[in-house]
Amino acid sequence: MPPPSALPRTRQSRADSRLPQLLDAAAAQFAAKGYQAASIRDIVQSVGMLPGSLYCHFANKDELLAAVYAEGVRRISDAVRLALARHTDPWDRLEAACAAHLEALLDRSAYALVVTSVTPDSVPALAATLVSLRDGYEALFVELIAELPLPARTARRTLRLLLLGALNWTPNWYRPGGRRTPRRLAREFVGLLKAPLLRAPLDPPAVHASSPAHP
Amino acid sequence: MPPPSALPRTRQSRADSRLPQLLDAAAAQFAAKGYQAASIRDIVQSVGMLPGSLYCHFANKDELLAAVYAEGVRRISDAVRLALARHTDPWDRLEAACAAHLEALLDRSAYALVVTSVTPDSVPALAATLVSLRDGYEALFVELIAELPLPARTARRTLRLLLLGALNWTPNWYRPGGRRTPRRLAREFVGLLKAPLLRAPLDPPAVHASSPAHP
DNA sequence: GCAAAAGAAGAACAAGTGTTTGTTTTTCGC
DNA sequence: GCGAAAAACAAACACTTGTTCTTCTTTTGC
Repeated sequence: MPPPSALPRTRQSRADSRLPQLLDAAAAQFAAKGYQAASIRDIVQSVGMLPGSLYCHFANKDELLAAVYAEGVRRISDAVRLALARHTDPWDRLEAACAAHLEALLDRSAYALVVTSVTPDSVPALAATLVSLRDGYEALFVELIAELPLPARTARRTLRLLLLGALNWTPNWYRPGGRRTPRRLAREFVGLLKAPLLRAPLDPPAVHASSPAHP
Repeated sequence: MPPPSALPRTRQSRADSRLPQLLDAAAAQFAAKGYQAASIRDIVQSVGMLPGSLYCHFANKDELLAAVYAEGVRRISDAVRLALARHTDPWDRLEAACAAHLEALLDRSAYALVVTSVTPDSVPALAATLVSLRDGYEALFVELIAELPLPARTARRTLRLLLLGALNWTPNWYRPGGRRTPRRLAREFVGLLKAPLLRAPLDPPAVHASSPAHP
């Protein structure tokens, strides 16, 4: 690849740098085995490097995780923001954000999975950094929920924790390839929150609660 | 401690067996550091044993985790079932179950935390066993949600996944000692699900949605 | 082209890992 | 008490871990 004309300061030069591949491999291993169980040898081997070479790019394993985690947060944020731009209705925006969040998580993007599966306090030296990164992202949902036209005195903070918890837990049970796509799942989750589950007393009288369990 | 009269077959004899303490220590370490990072030496040391002695009780580290995990599921199940016995209304029962679940999880019972923090597929050899244990417990919630008088065609399975996900995620953000007790949190979570968040068109007309974000 | 710097190789280190094996101590049923 | 079985000790094993150090190779700015 011939150098493009005159670039006085080619930031991020050294074109063939294997750093991106290295990050990819680390993300994959961290997501698959967890931070502690993913060994540096496993990571570098899948890029054809030797263990020691990793330390040209990162001071230690923790810094590698920090880089992957930050990139993960960046990717989810970008995906969500992109999806958000297409909607104006507050509920639609929330649903779009959830869908983007779930797609990043469930289509097995290793980076995104690292963010939800590596719990910060399992790496004490990085805990503060990771939590701060995650909080930065979740601030997006604070805004989204603030915009919702909710009944007065609704616990918006609790609503956010409920929803984000449900979303972040999905990798524990979701199996791809079924009819339940991330997008559909987001619609169902948000739907369950907007819709009144409790039958209003005025609604169809229906069978009384003391009937057999499956009316 | 003198042996009680005549016991032809003292099951679980050898009174001072340190096996319970060993399980406690393992639960504590697994919950604190995760399965992979918790070393056998750390575990046995906190009971004053030597590494090799662990293998009198368990064939290997995996079996130790299996035992802790099973005990964890048993404890949560018992707590929830106990709480359930005091209520008859379906929504009250669901809320009581959530409260018991959260109390087991957030009052830092190491056993319970192991169940939610050790993800089964991080221990391939045990994955099937652990998932089956967890499913057995979650069947309880299947029943609870089946009993709810919900609008027709409500996605009960999704509702369960939403709620359990939110509950199991709480250890990631909850910090004890605040005004938000597990019990109160359970009430808020369930409350958000029963109550209609979306303003019914017949309700107080209120400001239109296109008004400034914070009406 | 050249000096300097960055990237990677190669080999090793010290510490920690789960586990095994043989022996000794403790406990229990009789 | 006695013999058997369980529990624990003590010491090692083979291996993996994150990391370092030195040397070579490649790239870059001038």
